[in-house]
Amino acid sequence: MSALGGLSRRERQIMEILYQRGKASVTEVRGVMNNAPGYSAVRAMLRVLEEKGHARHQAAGLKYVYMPTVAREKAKRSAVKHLLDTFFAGEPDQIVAALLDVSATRLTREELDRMSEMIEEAKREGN
Amino acid sequence: MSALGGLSRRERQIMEILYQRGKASVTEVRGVMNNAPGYSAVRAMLRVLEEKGHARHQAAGLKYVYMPTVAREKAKRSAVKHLLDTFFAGEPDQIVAALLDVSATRLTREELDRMSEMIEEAKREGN
DNA sequence: TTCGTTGTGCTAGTTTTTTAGCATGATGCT
DNA sequence: AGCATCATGCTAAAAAACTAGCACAACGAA
Repeated sequence: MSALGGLSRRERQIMEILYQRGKASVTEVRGVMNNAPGYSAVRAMLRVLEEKGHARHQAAGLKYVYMPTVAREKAKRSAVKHLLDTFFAGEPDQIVAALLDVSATRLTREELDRMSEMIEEAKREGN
Repeated sequence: MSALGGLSRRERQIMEILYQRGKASVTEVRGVMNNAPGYSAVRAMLRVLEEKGHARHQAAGLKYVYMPTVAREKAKRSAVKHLLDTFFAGEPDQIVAALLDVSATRLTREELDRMSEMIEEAKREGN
């Protein structure tokens, strides 16, 4: 199961914010939430996430700054794997199709080139 | 927010199973769950998902078969978009890297070729 | 110093989720 | 027919998630 799979709705929402931003204070987390609950609520959930081992905090001056315990790199892979299993079983190439479709306007020529490059590289390796 | 973003832990777990299999009976859903609760629990959640409009059922003989209301294609896109925003903001090509990395052993030459082709196509279009 | 702000520690309450259990109807077997 | 089995409808309750509020400490400005 994805690392975030065992979490509640709010907990997952918060973890995603932490991954998005790398690290964030309670106020920042709260600020990003569209349907933000009270300050105390966010704090409580951060505390729970810490108990569960998904997040940790460090004092930054007076306030606390929270961040994921699992490195982004690792979380990325889990997430991709999970996505693959859930929606793209048997057609891994379809994920590329969806990706191109979704972010068509955002993709620069350089990014596309890098993608090509990576795939060519995979071809050479896999041979 | 991702379509599955507003759901509870169990609800999301079940929706993912429905997307994985296209459709499934209560027993099937329950069978796939690693940490499965009682039969009644699964039924109740399926009912809630139906109330929320995420799933629907149709009678198959005596039993019910459940399926997502939102088409897989659409859900795919949402999921990819969400993944992109959460872990890969600013580096869409990195999702390809993660994809290749995660499913290295599973990828056939044909799949890689299709990926290349799609990207080349995008280059021509975007030009 | 005194006051207003910001942030944490704790504690308790409400609301949702998650679960089990019983009664009922259909099916298939003996 | 009589019985065991499987699946549903309903109801109610245990557990988890979610939320608010108060008290206290640190800080900066008047």
